[in-house]
Amino acid sequence: MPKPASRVRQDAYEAVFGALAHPARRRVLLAVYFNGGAMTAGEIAAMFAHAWQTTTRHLQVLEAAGLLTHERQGRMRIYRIDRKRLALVSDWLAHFQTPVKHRTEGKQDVRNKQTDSRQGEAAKARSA
Amino acid sequence: MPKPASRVRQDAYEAVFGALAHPARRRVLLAVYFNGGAMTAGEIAAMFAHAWQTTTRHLQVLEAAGLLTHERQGRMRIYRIDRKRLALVSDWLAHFQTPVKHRTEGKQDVRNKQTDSRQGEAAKARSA
DNA sequence: CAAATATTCAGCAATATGGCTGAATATCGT
DNA sequence: ACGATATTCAGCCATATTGCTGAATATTTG
Repeated sequence: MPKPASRVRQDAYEAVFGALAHPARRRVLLAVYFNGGAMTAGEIAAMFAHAWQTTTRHLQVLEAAGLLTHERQGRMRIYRIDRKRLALVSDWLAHFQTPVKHRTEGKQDVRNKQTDSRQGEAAKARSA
Repeated sequence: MPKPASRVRQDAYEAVFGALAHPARRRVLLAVYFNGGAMTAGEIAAMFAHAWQTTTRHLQVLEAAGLLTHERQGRMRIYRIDRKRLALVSDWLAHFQTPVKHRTEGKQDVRNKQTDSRQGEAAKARSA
């Protein structure tokens, strides 16, 4: 049984959001992008104060997330950004564009809804 | 000296991206949003298999990131989503819309650029 | 007020993350 | 082949994260 597509998707979100959670990695993506989409590992590492072995690892995280790809070019490695992958983030964000009757100010609604659907499952879920 | 606005911004990105890095937290945001923008802590906790104290903490992370706010309503707490905060993410993503002459296929360019700007600063930055 | 309900606070343990240093690997120039 | 260059691999350690359990707090209800 091949792993279901939904699972893959799930992991992809995981990887992408996880990768974006670190400032150094966000910076790498921006830098690579503004450098025309590609930079060598050395150029990238040079942007940071930390040991570049550390950058190497960040690059691996970004690559594992599919946000970067690399390719050797002689003795150096060129990292290239894959903008398509960032679309996963916009896709996720797009959910919040879905129109939903937004009762953000209708505090009572929540209160009432709560009062009768509340602890049925909650308690069960908890005590399990 | 009040903390500079840029710093705040910086931390905000940190917090928001960090908060979105966990699947449970992304799920909370979606659930709250589709529930009309507000849910009680109990309703939210009921969605998860883990102990709800764990959810409590996730909620705190989301709130610290400014993605949720809460308010008491008797003995329960209503969590409300703040969609504006998600805009930080779109803002960040928007950078990748900036037109840049993208030589993603122009491998040679990178190679050459590399050859003469590369290790000057890189070496310095490293050996420091 | 006591019991029940709703939810957080505190502290623990396991795991994950990120930075460091010291090899190791691969390619280039001579 | 040798030394320099470019970069990753491995392993260590400190800190952060996440899940758990047990206690504490606030509010409602009888």
